[in-house]
Amino acid sequence: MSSDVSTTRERILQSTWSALLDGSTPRVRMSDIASSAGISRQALYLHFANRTELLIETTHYIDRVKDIDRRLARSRSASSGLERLEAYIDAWGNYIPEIYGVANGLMMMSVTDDDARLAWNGRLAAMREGCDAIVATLSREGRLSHRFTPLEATDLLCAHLSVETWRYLRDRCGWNQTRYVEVMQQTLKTTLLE
Amino acid sequence: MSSDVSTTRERILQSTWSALLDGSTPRVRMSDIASSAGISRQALYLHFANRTELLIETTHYIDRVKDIDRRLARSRSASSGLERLEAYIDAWGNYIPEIYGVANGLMMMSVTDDDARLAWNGRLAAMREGCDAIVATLSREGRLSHRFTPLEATDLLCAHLSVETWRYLRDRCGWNQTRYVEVMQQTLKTTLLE
DNA sequence: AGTCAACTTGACGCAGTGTCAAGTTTCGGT
DNA sequence: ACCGAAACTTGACACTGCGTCAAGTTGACT
Repeated sequence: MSSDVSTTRERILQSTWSALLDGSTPRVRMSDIASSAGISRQALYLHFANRTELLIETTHYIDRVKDIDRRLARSRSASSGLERLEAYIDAWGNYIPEIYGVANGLMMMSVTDDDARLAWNGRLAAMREGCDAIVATLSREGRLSHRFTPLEATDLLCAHLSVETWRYLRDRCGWNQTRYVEVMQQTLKTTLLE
Repeated sequence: MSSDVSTTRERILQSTWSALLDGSTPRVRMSDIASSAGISRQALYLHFANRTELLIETTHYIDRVKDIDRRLARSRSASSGLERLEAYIDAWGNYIPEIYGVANGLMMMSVTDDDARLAWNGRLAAMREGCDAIVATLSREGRLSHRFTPLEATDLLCAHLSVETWRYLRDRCGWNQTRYVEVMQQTLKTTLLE
């Protein structure tokens, strides 16, 4: 579109991201985002059809800025299942803090808004794909615990790495990010491996 | 207060519980509850100050009807830490489906409503107390994994048994209740025990 | 008959989303 | 330098759902 690095659209997306990330406001309103982007509330609707679309576009913005693909590449390129698992937990676990605000926003809108639900389901499906590939590799290597089917193992891996679990341990239990990743590494290895 | 088994208050609480439990309505409104209890919306406010109070009272109603204390008693009376853990996972894990609707309602209101937040934190604190007692017993017996501090072990136990994790595995992954409890039993034992 | 509590009906204020209409500013093209 | 379109502003409004208020109605108990 434009080569200008600071188009209004970019500023809106950046403001949305920031507003959702700092937990100072319990519920981020359209007017909050607007004023923090330095425009009127109505101008938001010149760029995004509604709140849901704004949140969805913000997730794409974050993906672009934070280059999630490159981050997950190390997991995909690792040779052994164990290495893939470790790299994935590291990459995804450290990505959650970046997307938490928007993820939370989408999750809450999912209750009433179909578009939000679809978008959030899509994100989860993409994340699950990564988990599935890891479990498949482990299973092929015969390293997967006999306690679960591969499907269940994928479910468990996803549940452990869910945004909800991250929030629980970080927000409610006060864990720091480094320890969260460490413990997930340990726990998932003892849980999933034979 | 009253010996009448079907006071309006009881009917309201029952309706609230049912309405929140069956996931047919994405967001349960005060008017939904009222009509399902066979009264006017305004009459709700003759019995409960607001939505938050109604939800809180509903949790107490469920506790009373489902006799959660008796359910958890087996865990408290078990002699070994392992037995306590198993009994607790069984009792709590099978209690979550009962309270899920109200729990979810309180969690969502917690974003904006302080009373809801306090109430939900209270419920979690009570649940955590049980987890803490189990971890303490395991620790005393020297059976707790050296990988975490007792505090971290309690956090992990709580996170595994959280309503969010239950919802993830049941709703999103389609697990059935029996398998959920089984897997939690296995997973938590391999995770927490030495 | 009188009173009191429980309940109803219908109205209103409030917040937040989304829409509409009428203006103003900015900026590129000629 | 001017025109016109795009971007943006201001101010209004509809809609939903919560919570409040006021004026009735009903029905049981005395």
